Amino acid sequence: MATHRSDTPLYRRLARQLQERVDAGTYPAGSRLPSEPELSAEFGVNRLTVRQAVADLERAAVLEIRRGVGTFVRPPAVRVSIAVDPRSQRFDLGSVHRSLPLDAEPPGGTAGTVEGDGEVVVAAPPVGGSAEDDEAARHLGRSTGELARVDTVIRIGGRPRVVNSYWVPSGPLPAELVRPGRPGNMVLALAGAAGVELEYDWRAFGAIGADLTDAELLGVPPGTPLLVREGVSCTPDGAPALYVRRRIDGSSARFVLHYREPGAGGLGPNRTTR
Amino acid sequence: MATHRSDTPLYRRLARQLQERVDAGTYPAGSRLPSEPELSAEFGVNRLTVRQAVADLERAAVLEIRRGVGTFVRPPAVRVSIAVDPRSQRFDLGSVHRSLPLDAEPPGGTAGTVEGDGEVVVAAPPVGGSAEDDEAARHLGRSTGELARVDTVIRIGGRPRVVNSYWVPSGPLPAELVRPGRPGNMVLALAGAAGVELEYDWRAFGAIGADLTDAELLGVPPGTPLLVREGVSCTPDGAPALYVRRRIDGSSARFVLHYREPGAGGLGPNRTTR
DNA sequence: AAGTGGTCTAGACCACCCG
DNA sequence: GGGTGGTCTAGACCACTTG
Repeated sequence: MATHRSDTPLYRRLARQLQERVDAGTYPAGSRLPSEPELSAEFGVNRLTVRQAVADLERAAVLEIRRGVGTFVRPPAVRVSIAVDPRSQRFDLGSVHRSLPLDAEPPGGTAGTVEGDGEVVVAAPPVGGSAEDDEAARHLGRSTGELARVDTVIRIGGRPRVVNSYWVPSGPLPAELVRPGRPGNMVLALAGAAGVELEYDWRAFGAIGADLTDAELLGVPPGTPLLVREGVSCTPDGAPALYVRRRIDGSSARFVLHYREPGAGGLGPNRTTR
Repeated sequence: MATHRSDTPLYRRLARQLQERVDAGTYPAGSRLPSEPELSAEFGVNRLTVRQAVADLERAAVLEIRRGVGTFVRPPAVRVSIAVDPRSQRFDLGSVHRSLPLDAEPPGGTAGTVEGDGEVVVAAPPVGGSAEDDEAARHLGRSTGELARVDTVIRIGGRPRVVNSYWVPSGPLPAELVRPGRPGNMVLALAGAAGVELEYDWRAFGAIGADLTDAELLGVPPGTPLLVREGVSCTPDGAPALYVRRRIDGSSARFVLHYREPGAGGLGPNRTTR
């Protein structure tokens, strides 16, 4: 038995002990934990119990598990600054490409943008049936039969980090635009194809666990916390023209909005935190 | 055997099959799935394998597990509209109380605000040592010794939904202000105590799994996706005066920001989606 | 080849919720 | 009491990474 009796599960008490060791610096940031069999022996519990504790701490972004290598204390996460116009409140994830989250992974001197970065089309699935499609239809004030949909993935630093789904009203899109593999900014492309300018109507933020398909596209385990950012853009006369739903790998970065002019005081956000 | 061979794990294939049944309406929203032993028998796999598949779908907010009762298909989640001034971009979670997330739980006719809703102090831990404290110090441009900290919880609809940590510079806070159990809006209280007005400097959004303490405060399993909203507020002359870090239960609601004046066109966000 | 984490099984006991 | 999910164990085999 790890410690004494209590009504809280063994694996949770174990998780707390491991967390304490991380907080206390017994397991410093970046260091490797003892292997599962070792922890299993030290605490006198089954390896599966160890795994359950470690899995919780991994989902809480405290630990990082590297298969075949070991389990490590996660170093603080990076923040990604996003330029925001204080008046229009405009910001776009496209600007992230420039302030890349250095993933501590690039082996060579690939300090900047990695080959293969950017947004690419992954599919243009038929609209109808799914709950997501129904919702998009409601947001745009159309029936699902009037909508077209495009799904894309944005790669940053060589890894997929954002999954996007776009719904637009009024019929099919140009085949070239939705060809899987086509690169380029989809919002600009859609606005261009429609020949209109787009304004924000509303935006929503949320957090959700990755579903099976998003998990696969992002290369993360299902249930990984994702930042969801969705909303509707309209034409200047107020007609809804685009519904976007982005799912952003939460482990990779934090997105920062600045409300004051640069240099107006304040310090700006730091670059570290878990 | 669930299906045929393949290199993808059995529990993941099982999860996909269950997901398909949900999508197809074989398991409609709100309905109960077969029990774990039943699924175990139907697919010819161990109960633990079933549990692994179900756990993934639960973290993806597809299923909801009720101990001693059963596993259910999650109905679509609600959105919580938050009033936003398009110019100042000010919004506060306090306004959430009015647009209540109907949790399908209130048994009586408790349609509106629930008794016990609101923000209450849970602790005023000493500052120093933790990585969070170090980060707060960096954001405020002080040393940890100069900071005070207060943690609060906001209950909405009778359940804790938001955990807040506030750091302020310049010494200890009034004991009455940080007494555990004290109710009331903490931002207002802090600004009042300091006798200053606060403006936004920057705000960051992210998603992260609940750590052990947040999980306990929110009454959710560790790893539950949380929306993190953090940032610094300054006095009008630009001096950093407050660092806030909020963790919002992602399963409960989506937070919506409106960028256009009401009635200027558009439809506004709908109230459903997963 | 050796060590790491990942998957899967079998079986047991428990805590919870309901009728 | 009977069914549900929650925890824990023991043991086995596999896939991945590294030297």
